[in-house]
Amino acid sequence: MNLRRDVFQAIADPTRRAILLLVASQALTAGAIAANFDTARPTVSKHLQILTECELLEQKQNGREIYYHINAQKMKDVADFIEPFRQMWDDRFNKLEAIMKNYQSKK
Amino acid sequence: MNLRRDVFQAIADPTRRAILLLVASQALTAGAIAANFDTARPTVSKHLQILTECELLEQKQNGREIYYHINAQKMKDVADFIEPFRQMWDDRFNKLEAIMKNYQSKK
DNA sequence: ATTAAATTTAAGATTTATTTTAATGAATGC
DNA sequence: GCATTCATTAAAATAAATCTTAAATTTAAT
Repeated sequence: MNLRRDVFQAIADPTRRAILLLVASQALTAGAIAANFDTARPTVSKHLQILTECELLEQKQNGREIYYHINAQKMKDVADFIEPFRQMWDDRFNKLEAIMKNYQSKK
Repeated sequence: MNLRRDVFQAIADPTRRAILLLVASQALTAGAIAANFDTARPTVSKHLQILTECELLEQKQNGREIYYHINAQKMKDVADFIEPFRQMWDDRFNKLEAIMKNYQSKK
């Protein structure tokens, strides 16, 4: 069995995306995270493992609890991929870019 | 069999990401796209179908050829998802946001 | 009309992912 | 120590995704 385990594979699953949004604002224990879903705990545990393996989450053990907190930095892999496309749709972004360029040339 | 077929599922596959980047700059026929990969043509055809179903690509028939062109707009689904995370890592983006706010209040 | 070219559709095999129940491990509290 | 709590790992079933060969479809060219 040849597993993928990259960021794109990780965010392909809707439950995992929900976990990421949940943990974005504050680190949570596995139990607290699992409480938000209907699936069995080992299922959530597996999702957490996948998210940790691709470095979107980081574990921090505290006694018998394990807190999961986000590593937003890693999301840059996705941002980098969509970047070339962004310029094809996001006017606001392009405007910001133009202003930024102007700003930098003046300072 | 309950297939997913959303943008996140679509970009989870490395071949499909390569196809998107390839077609980003110019529309290409199925054959021209397939020429870039080692896999059999029906395989590429299937990937194109998946990308079309989730609206990342659009088909335009021209005689017996089918041109595939990008619908960058749809990539916004992904952009929207990573947005909350972006603010946790992208200093440049935050700076641009600040400047933009300032710019708007002056005009 | 035939043949050739560009692509897709079908069918089926293989590989990967996901989920569940049951079992295991490790820290806490009485 | 012993039971309880928080969480993971193992094993196995189910579901989904991917890839290939062969057949079909549609348009173009001779």
